[in-house]
Amino acid sequence: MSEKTFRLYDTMTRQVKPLETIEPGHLRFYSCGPTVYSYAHIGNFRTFLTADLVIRTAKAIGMNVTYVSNITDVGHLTQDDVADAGGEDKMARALSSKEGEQFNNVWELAEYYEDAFLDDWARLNLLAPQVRPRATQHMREQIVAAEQLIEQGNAYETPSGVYFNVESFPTYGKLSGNTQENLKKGVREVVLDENKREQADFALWKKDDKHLMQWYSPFGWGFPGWHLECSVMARKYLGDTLDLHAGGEDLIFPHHECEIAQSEALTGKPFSNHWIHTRFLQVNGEKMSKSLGNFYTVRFLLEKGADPLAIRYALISGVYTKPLNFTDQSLSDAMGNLERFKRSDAAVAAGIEAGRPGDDLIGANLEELYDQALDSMLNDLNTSVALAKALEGTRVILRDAESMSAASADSGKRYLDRINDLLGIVRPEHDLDAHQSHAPVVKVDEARIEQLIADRNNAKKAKDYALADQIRKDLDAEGIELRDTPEGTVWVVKSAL
RNA sequence: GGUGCCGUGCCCAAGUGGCCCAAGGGGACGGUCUGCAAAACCGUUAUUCGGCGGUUCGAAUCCGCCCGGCACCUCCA
Repeated sequence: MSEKTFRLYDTMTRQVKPLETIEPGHLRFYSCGPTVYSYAHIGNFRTFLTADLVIRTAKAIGMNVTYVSNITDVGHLTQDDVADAGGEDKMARALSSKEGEQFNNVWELAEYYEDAFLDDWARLNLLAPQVRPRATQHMREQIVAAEQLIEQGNAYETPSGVYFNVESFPTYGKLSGNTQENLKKGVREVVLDENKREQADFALWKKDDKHLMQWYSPFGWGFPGWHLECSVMARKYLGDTLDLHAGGEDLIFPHHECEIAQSEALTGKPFSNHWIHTRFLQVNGEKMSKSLGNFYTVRFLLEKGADPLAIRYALISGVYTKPLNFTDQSLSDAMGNLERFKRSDAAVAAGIEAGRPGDDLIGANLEELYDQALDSMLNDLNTSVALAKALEGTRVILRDAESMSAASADSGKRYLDRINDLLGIVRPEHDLDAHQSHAPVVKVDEARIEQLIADRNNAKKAKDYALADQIRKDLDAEGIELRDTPEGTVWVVKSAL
């Protein structure tokens, strides 16, 4: 454990403060995962990337991290309360949608989107959590929690379900800066449920014997409320009090507020000592939504030819505490920067291979840049500065690339290894079974291109530059770019972005 | 109505009281290299931080008001 301090903004106290752990050097961390009713979009991943960077930074200063991130596969309602009998949760609604027709049942749908999610997760170099619990696999714990809350007088049963009584938890609203008074005033004119004592009361269990996913409980057939799963699973795997809890900004209220109420009512202890929330990602300056047609998924961008690490780079290029605007331009900027890391990586590999004698000319400089990058991350995850420092390191390496000594190359490799551990932007870290569903859309005939390159080189030898340039121009129009290098002419597929 | 957030160069985006006449990336322009390009490398590109007041020896940074944008208030990462 080093003497470095990891400072993060805390939503509860509204200030940047050191991240303290109950057990010295061991971070217990819970991050709310996705509801697997559809493909996750890049905004979801921005939030998961924040959690990922917390872990990488904590590890970089020698902390152990126990990281739990759930999969919500039941109970996430499209509306908290519904008057009509057709009230569905997100999973059920997805099944009855057009995309849902391909699935035999809601369980298959959940499994499909969970697999897709985990695939995207790995492509974006997100670290795997120690535990990835599912709501459907913690039914007993949720039912027990609901029963206990009733016994303690924090919850009550009605004909439609079991509800948490927010009046029994006076500090309800403290995370979002609300008071119960204000919340009462702010409640929208939604359908009123006569059975609830307060409209702000939220469901722990919904009774519904028609629901596609239902379990038997002391309250009859039904399913758990969305907020309960996180309380139960966080406690099971991390204990009564977490060191850190993370999620997207929309979860501050009501989700995390409700988690706090349930958990603290159950244990009598603080639920989490530190809360972080990632601001929303905008796309082309607008909120991402299906109706605006800017609902970007990882696989959509991959099909357009984006490198998954460039998506990662673009998503972490702004600090998590501010909204970030994701644009085609920011993605292509990221692709260019990613290239620099890849070239640096290739350069140091070549330098080590070549084994040139000489002093290490870059090690000290790189060491300093790494320290600056790490310090930036420790300062409330300042990814913008950390990436700037990391990039400066590639300049140091590439400047020296031509005649790099083996000693310099060793330093370069060490630098890139550490930068990759910290930011995950140099190399893919997961072995992916390469089912090539994400191949770029540009189809290429390699033999033909090689032939055209040969023709062009002959034209160049004959000093027929008009023909040579025409060949290059024609290929460029097809999306193939030629580059003359000391090792000969190479071609690359230009990005469709 | 309640609760929060943001406004920095042509674009993206750090910086939140002196180290800032403001990182980094893109773009543009100039240079090296090249048959010419591309790529790469080198350099230039904000006396200024939405507006107006105020606090201070000192403000992009703190306070007030105004203008503009966004989020949450029981669907959302």
